[in-house]
Amino acid sequence: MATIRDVAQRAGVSVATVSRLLNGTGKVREKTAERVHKAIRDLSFRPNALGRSLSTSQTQSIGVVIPSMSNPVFADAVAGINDEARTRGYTLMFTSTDYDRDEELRAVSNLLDYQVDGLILTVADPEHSPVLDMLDETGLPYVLIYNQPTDEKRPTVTIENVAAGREAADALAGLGHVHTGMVSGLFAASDRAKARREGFELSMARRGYPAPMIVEVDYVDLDVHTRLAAILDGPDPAPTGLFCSNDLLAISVIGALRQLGRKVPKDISVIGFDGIAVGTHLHPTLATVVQPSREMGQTATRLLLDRLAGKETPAKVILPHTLRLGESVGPVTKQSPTDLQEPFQPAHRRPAS
Amino acid sequence: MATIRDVAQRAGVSVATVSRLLNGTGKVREKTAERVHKAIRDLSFRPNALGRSLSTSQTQSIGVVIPSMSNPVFADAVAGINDEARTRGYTLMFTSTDYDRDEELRAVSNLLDYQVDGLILTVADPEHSPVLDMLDETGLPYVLIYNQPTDEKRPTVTIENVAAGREAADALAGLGHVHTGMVSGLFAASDRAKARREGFELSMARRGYPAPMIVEVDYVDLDVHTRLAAILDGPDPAPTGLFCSNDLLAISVIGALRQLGRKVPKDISVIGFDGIAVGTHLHPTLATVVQPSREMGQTATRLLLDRLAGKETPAKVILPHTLRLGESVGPVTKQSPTDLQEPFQPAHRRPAS
DNA sequence: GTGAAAGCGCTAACAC
DNA sequence: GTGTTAGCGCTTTCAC
Repeated sequence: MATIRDVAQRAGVSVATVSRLLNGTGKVREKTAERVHKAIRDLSFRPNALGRSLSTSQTQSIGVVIPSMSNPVFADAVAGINDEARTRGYTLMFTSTDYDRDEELRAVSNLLDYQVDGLILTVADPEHSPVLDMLDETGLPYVLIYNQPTDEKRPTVTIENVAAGREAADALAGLGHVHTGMVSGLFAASDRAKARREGFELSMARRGYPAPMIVEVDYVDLDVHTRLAAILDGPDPAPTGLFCSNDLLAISVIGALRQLGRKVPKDISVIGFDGIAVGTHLHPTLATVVQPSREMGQTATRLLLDRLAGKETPAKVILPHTLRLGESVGPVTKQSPTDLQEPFQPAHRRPAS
Repeated sequence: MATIRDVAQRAGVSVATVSRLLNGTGKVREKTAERVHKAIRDLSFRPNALGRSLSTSQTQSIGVVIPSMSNPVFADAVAGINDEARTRGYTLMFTSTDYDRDEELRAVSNLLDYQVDGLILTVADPEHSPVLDMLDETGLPYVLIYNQPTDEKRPTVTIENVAAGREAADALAGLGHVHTGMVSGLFAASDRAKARREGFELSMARRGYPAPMIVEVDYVDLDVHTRLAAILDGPDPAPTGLFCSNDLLAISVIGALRQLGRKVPKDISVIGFDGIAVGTHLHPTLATVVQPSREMGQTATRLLLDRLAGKETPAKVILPHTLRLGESVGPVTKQSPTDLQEPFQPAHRRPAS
């Protein structure tokens, strides 16, 4: 690989001149510029970003840390980040953490070593996050997405999760659902799931309805089927409406319900969260709360890069979410569906409460 | 930020000793090591990867360039790449190109500037690719995924696309479909779509069946509805079986068919390609050819890193694909569905042939 | 306009 | 075992 020194030599100038030309800093005589350009072409020289970064102490790169690539909601956000970063000349360093807190720390540490200029990330728990503490300590600029920390200092692009949860409940209640449930991934791994639950429960409580049953499933486990069978077949009145903390989960839930002989939405309504594209292609189409994921990524990137450029930026941006009523929700047909046929659910498989 | 010099000073040793300790190269007296460790902790020192990379001329990072983040098939591959890279201590630099050839070049050039140790990528056309030419010229190690170049020299992890296309055709033909069609994204942007088409047409030709109708839709356009209406309502016998170059497209197609009053699979069968997870949750479930995307990413990464480590590696790895028959394909019920009701399709909207 | 030279943070001979 | 020192490829004063 040719270096700037080689170019300088071949053009009969000093490295300083080449550098100036390359970066458009300082004036270079037309004649000289031509010679240098020729040398660059002849040697097919490409400036080494490492050398530049070491010298300028900025890398023109930003780190991206998200829980999972396989959830379209994050993939879409990354697409937005990529868009915005690219047009502004920034490169992405990327890691996904699989919802693992230790992995978060490892990933961010690693990106710090690589001297990224800033970070965009979604963490498990922004309230107790070693990662964010570390970042705050370092002073490295970052922007959270999806997370909704109470701390107003932490830069965030998000939606109103509590309100969204409430709206999901309102939608269900509006259709006559009184006994409801929420199916969620591990709350410990998602502050937004917690917030959505809070809103959901709030709305139900305000109506004097029974508290929603909570079904917390492990992302790896995902044995949604067993867990659902248990509550449908349980001693308590079975829910007629189910709120799922995300669309992927909602899709699993609908599949499991089908296997359990329940028809959606006739026997039971299901509403998801995220608004991933495939939802509209399902049959029944998925009712959900739509987050503007791509825009979230774009906005976060814009915020981060503006800040890197020294501009004043808001610490928190709340993007609008929208309720998308799909065919997976409908009016209550029977209030107590416990008398439905139970295809198979031996009593001993019910988990101990 | 503390540097290695600061640490050395505080521990009363030379930078060489600190470096040796950090990298486990060379011996360091127990006593000394302790002092250094303490200094590192006290200063919360983190080695600057830029300095190291500049010195060792390797970055422990690999570049990833794929067409789109929003297609789960690529997202899954990236997940696999991330897995494997992470466990082997490599960091990912990432770009998506939106199927744009110029963008490919820009992206790769950029990653080269950042001195990535190698690249994993999917290009539009591996036969005529300025990017690959550039890479071959540079000598920078890379591995293609999804692409299936004829050139045996270009390292690739892929599946047998022609065979897979043939199998899709066989499946359709086996169900009695004679008049078929293929719906694809731009062939110019996908060598694999071309290969799949080749296999599909081959199988049909071998049977003496009419050549499949080809519907090429632009990824941005995606006006699948109009295009489908045209062929269903056209002068030629309408196809009873449709092969789509990827699952996302198949999902759109099924949606469009539904709007056009066609029932899948009763009136028309649809088979996709990729095997993205949601396919199994659709209703009808999506028939498709499954590619092992995650494994593809993993394998490519393993190959690349093995090569970086100086190991001998195969230039081409063909991973097995599998046919997943879903409910979106079925036997032919009527051979000429042209007499079906046409909900709305004014003649003037038919594109000129 | 242009050049000389001092760094940026680290590794790796090479001495001792 | 440990220290000295010359780079790695670039930018950026400071002279001229």
